[in-house]
Amino acid sequence: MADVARLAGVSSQTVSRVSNGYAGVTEETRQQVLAAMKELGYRPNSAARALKSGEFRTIGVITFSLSTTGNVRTLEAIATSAAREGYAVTLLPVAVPTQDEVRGAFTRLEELAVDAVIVIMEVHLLDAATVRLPPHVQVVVVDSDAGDLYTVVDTDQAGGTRAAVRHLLDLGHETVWHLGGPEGSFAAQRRTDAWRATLAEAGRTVPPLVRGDWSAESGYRAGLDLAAREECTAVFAANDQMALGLLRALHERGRRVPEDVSVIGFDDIPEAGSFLPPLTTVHQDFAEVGRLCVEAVLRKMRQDGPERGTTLVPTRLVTRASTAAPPAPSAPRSAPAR
Amino acid sequence: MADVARLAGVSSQTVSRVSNGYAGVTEETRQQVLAAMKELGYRPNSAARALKSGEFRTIGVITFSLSTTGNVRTLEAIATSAAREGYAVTLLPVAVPTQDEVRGAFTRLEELAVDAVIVIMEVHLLDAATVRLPPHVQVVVVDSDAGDLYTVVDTDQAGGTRAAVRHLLDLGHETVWHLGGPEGSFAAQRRTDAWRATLAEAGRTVPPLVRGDWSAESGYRAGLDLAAREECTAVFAANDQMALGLLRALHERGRRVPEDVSVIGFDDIPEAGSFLPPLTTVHQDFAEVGRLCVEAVLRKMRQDGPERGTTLVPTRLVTRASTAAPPAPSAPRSAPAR
DNA sequence: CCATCAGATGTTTACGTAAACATTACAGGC
DNA sequence: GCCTGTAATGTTTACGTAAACATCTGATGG
Repeated sequence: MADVARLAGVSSQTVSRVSNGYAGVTEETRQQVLAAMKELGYRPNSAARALKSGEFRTIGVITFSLSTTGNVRTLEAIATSAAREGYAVTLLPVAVPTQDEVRGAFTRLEELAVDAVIVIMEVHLLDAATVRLPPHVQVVVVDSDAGDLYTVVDTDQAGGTRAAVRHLLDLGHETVWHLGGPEGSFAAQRRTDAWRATLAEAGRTVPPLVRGDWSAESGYRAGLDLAAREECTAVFAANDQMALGLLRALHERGRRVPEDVSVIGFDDIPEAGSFLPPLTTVHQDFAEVGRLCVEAVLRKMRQDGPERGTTLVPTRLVTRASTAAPPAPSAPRSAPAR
Repeated sequence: MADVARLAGVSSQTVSRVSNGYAGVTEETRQQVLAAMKELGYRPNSAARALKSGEFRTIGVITFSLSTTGNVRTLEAIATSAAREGYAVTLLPVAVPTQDEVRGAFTRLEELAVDAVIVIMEVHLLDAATVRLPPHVQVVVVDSDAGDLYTVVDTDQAGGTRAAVRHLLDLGHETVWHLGGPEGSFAAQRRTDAWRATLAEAGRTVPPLVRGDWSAESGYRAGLDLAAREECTAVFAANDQMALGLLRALHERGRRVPEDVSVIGFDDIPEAGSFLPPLTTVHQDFAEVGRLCVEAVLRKMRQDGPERGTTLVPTRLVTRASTAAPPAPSAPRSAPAR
């Protein structure tokens, strides 16, 4: 900066003013400074800026693995929204989802140059007590029910589940089986709870819960079980990958979808429309989730907007070929199929 | 820091020494300083550190969308490897893959606090001439043939393609059709080239190229065409998503896989083993790619290691149920099926 | 008993920037 | 023509850290 000032024949402060687009600088001077900057290849030093201003203009994102569609798409939207606001995004991966690891990420974070943090993770791993965040670092959490502790943004998973289960009931199915996610997952828990509640509401029997671990492979294994049950005519899978495995298992066991069994997924991954058959599923708007996260975290930084609370992004049922009325024998009971 | 020093009754320099694990500090003093740090909740200011040291300990990653498995998995590996080396990763998403956008990302980058950059992108979008990177910022590129300009790390796509095509020929297929990726894509180009070369080498006719855009939907559309061609008994799809769409199209048109048509994919996405039928595909070790990227970029920063050149990560053919010998009518011609 | 030396700790300084304050120049009013 | 006020520009300073250098302490050997 001093060099630029010297070359342009001005003070370094004037260079600073030009660099920051400050008003009171003559056009002539401005041009001279810009020319000098260009000639010397001047670039503002962000470390010095951060030191002076106390702001890094960076948002940290802590996430456990980028293996799920949702996390990735959310991350992408966060990065895009943040960029639009002039913020950079720093990634803090947590290799294995143990509390130790998470704590490690937060420890690294403590030394990190971020103004705010967005956590894309089941909050129960986040053991608030042991985490000491730098003061003034704001946190927004995705995928959690910790709305009373943090600001939370999430998709309306209960609503999506309800729509999925109702769709199957409305088609005339006696009840709906559920291929749930892994035990520890909060998202899985919520979908399972909503499934139970919707069935209970409609006065249907609740079949035993079958669990997978989100992977297609686990869906396949669970599917082999489900295929063996004659009475199972409709399955709500907690995500599309497991639904894929389920479709394979049903096919291998000779049960046709949707003629014999209806299958519905969750997430609407890009491939869902190309499954055999194309999968009816619940679409989640992760782009919107990411956008809202950034919005929320920036608002918190500016000290306006609520400290905590949950924002839900609506989900949408996407109807494809994998769902239909149940086979004739077990015809509609109370709710007409129409 | 000054506060800590005061509380501990030492100089700020001693605090700095403790903070950085410097040797010549009495255990007693060290404990006092640590106690003071804890009491005051001291955290080193990374901006000041960066200003002093000239290093940000951050690697920037520029990528066009996180929509492909490969990019995401590579990114994840980069983040993990970087964390292990004490580096943070800053994400620079490029919304649409135009040169303007890419240039924009680099412009943002110029002001960004990074010591090095890894570009996960087709390099032809990267128009080296218009990009002025901060001096001393090292670049490593993934997915490109720019080994003469940059340090490049990539999977051995040609080798993987060769293995895939040879596998089909060895099964007895007359020739192999190719469902290629989009025109602009370098990865697609390489796979297509290797497909042609392998067929030519084996003295087979090269069927007309069919193109998709990586999506399952485009694979489906292309598949409807291919399904109509009796003579097509083996298809090599440039990625697993397109292969998925292809499987659906073949199924709908009543052509059985693998009895009538063999299908092979590329990437080995986690779901590939749960397709109908499970997909034979080429596995790519993206974790290794990410690891090597970080290694390469750090080596470049330390000024040892080559300035440019390409490192290839081996690929591996994963044989599943979607490939088999061709149907009887068009029996093996020159290469015996064994 | 003192010179020497090494290890521990303190002091000064600079990294690049921008806020706060100081100065200069010039236009307009009297 | 001088005073006042304002716009443009310059000067000083501090942000938090760590390298370089300075100082102090106590132990060792002659």
